[in-house]
Amino acid sequence: MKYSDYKKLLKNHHLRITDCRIDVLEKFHSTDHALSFKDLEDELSDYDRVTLYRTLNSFIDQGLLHRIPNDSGMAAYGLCREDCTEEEHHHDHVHFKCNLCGHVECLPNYHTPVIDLPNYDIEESYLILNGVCKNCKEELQPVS
Amino acid sequence: MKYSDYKKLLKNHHLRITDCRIDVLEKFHSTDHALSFKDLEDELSDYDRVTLYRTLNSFIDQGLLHRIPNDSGMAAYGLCREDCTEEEHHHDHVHFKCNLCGHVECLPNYHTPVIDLPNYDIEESYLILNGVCKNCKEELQPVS
DNA sequence: ATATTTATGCAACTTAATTGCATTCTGCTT
DNA sequence: AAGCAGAATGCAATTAAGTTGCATAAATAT
Repeated sequence: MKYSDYKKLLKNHHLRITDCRIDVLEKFHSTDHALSFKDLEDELSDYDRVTLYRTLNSFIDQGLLHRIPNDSGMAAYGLCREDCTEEEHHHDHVHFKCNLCGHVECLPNYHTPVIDLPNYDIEESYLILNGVCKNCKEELQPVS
Repeated sequence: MKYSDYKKLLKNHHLRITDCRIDVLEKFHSTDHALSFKDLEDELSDYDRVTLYRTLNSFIDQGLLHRIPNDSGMAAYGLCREDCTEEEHHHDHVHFKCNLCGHVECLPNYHTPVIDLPNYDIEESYLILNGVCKNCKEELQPVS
């Protein structure tokens, strides 16, 4: 994706165009896994930590990102698909966290199961898988 | 459950019998939902925060409790069933968090789905449902 | 009964995240 | 293009969750 596309994306989500937002968007679009706050802080150290936090939060508020909770307590952030509605954000796809490299991936082809709990209202559901990802498995047992 | 039962429980899990551990066990056994650290701190303020943290951690290490991650980042802790193995702790039941009262419940009758991801090893899975619990629903729309 | 091991309490520290405020920048109007 | 209002940024300080080190106290083993 190019600069003008990021600008459009921000405009579509009612966000002002700033250097930080462009750079953060760029990071998310040029990786195949979710990013933690620390990932961003390390790679975009020109910006103040507070600015990065606020950028992430405004992106979440405007539906550009979704927060992925995990067992370690340090959240990851993943891109929302363009066509994904408010409900889908949370009732939607499965996440995988690798216990070796720590990367969190969205699995858009796998959906959280629909569970019917009598007398309860279910608004969101999160399914998080932990284990060893493809890349780390290959490193452990290289294919000749 | 009575005092001597808690003592047995601790002994079975290779934990020394102390006042704090008995009191924490008692709290967990006299409620139907999972407890957060804050719940314990509020109700057992005689003990130092650090002691409570260490108590929770030793209980987890010995398989008395399991940690339940959630979207807010503040973990809850739930009792493990007596017969539950190491693997089951994580590949096991579903959790529900009420968005109104904040209580986290274990749903031992609902299990996380088994998902097969080609080229990945899945070691644990967490399924967390969020919504409105039975009690809160009744308060909103009282049954006459 | 005493020695050994473990748990507790306190203080200090680490890390993640938020808040207030002055300054700077963006997008809009003219 | 200049000016304005509202929003974003950077900095300092603060909150909150959780951990570590160490001296003292308590629990188990001998």
